[in-house]
Amino acid sequence: MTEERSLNFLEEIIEQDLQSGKHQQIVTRFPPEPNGYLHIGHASSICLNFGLTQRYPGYTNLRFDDTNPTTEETEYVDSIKQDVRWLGFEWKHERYASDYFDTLFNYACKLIDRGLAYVDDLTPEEIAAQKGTPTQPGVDSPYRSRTIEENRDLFLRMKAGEFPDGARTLRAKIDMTHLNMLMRDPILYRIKHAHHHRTGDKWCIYPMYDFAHGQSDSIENITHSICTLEFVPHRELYDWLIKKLEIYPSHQYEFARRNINYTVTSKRKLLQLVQEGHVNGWDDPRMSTISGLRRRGYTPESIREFCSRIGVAKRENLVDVGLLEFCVREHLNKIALRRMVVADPLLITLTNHSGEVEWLNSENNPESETAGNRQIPFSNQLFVERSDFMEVPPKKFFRLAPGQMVRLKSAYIIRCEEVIKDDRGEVIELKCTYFPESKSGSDTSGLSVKGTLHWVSRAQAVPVELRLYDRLFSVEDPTDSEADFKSFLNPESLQVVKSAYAEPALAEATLTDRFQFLRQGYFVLDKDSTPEKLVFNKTVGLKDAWAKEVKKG
RNA sequence: UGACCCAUGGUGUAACGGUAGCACUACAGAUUUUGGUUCUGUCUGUUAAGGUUCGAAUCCUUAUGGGUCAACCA
Repeated sequence: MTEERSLNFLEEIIEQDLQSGKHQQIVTRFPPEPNGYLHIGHASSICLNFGLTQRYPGYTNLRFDDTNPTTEETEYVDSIKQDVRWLGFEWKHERYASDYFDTLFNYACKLIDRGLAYVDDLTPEEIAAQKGTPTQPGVDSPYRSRTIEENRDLFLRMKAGEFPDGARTLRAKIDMTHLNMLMRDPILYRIKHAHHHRTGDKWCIYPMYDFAHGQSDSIENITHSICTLEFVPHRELYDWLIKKLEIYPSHQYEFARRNINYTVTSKRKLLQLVQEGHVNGWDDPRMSTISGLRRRGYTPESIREFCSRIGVAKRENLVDVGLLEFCVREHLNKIALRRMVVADPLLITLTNHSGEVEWLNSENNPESETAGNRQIPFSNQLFVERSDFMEVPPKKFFRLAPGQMVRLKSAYIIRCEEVIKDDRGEVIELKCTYFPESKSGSDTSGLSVKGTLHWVSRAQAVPVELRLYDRLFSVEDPTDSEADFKSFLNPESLQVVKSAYAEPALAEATLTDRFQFLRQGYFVLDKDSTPEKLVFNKTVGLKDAWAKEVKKG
């Protein structure tokens, strides 16, 4: 049962805390802001936070950081919950920072009473101007020395709605010359007369991230508050507030967010792609969102495996999307039902076949003995893949060519006897003969062929739509240059095959089935399917050694 | 001209002062009724310079490189 995998730096910290008796159990939280859909980067954080409390005693909360009513919506709350569950995790408590607005307000009053916070009348521009720069100290606001009574009165009136948006803020009184910009009297509360998705119109002042996140952690007795590296400078303020408020001392730990090449993982950028119509919604199968990956056919198992393999550390990184693809292939290879679909059909007529339909047996999955078999029809007119024929084949082309033999998967060996072309010289049909004694499973022909092709019987073929995807961006890191990341969108990221031919068994496909279309890739039924027209999304292609060979020349 | 974080093959991640390992990728081969899978093998790495030590990827110093910080966003 014991894993051999070595500990990451957070597991090391936790094991020390447990051994030293600092904690008997650990409490973590996954804290999304409900202003967008979760993406693969969040999956990493989810697996980390929930994985830690599966491994060690304790539990994980789901907490929505909903302190900015102008960007947050219930739609996002619902999608986030669905995605976390789909990934296979269940939270102990569902919480919202907005649950704590009353407590937070009281905390703010406490700081005022202790002379540690003040109401400032400066405009955003003025505050920015007196804040200084990373290399220059800031200067005190003229309102910094208001009396406690005055601050209290003003803050209450802010809450009462007496002032318009942006008129005043509540700021912590720390040090305007601090080397850490975040310690230069950070804003704690701002006025926003906005409707909140949970508290409605009860509040017109809302706490800032720094005055909500750490306090919420503390209220929930979070022992290990795990976030990404860009919050490192916030830790000093996180600790300062907890100390001055004398509340439960949660601790913040930071790890490097995972970046993946040929995509973007930024809610802001993903939102742009959706709003500007570069993709068809948050769950477009090309998106790096959890919902997009789900629709694309990725499994929760494969995403969890990916997160486990890329690990947790503190250095900048750009993970190869090839690893994600490896993980999904690895899983799908074990569970996907094998089916035959011809995307670009070339007609084959067997000149020595009667035309009577014969039902042949084929395994659903050679990797799984329990997957069983299915029947596929065989007759004298078949479709094979156009790319599996070449009139003038190169060396080592183990497929169809004039005079050349191949096996049809789970069926018979055939030989190409004649090539039929239309007026334009386009190949439209192959006349072939088959060897009746070469039937799969009872082959007495003595023939041996190097290539095996997928095929479908023309008469029973079911027309289906195939959606083939390529990477959304044509460069590894679309955010790396000055240029707009959208200028690197791959124009060929979606290719639709309107009418491919599928074997009849596929007519019964359901949304939860996973398929491997032989020699092509893994596919999943799309929600756009209708009884008349099935639509399949390509999850990922099979490795293609021949394509590599061709490329080499 | 500041503070903070970081630095191991192409990529990701281990080695906790004692043989630089694992995975992905790439390449070569075997098997194969999927040019898939599986199996075998090969290539490639400690940013640099000093110091401490019998011994340094690991500890110290400096340099170099990358990242973060000046939203009433989170």
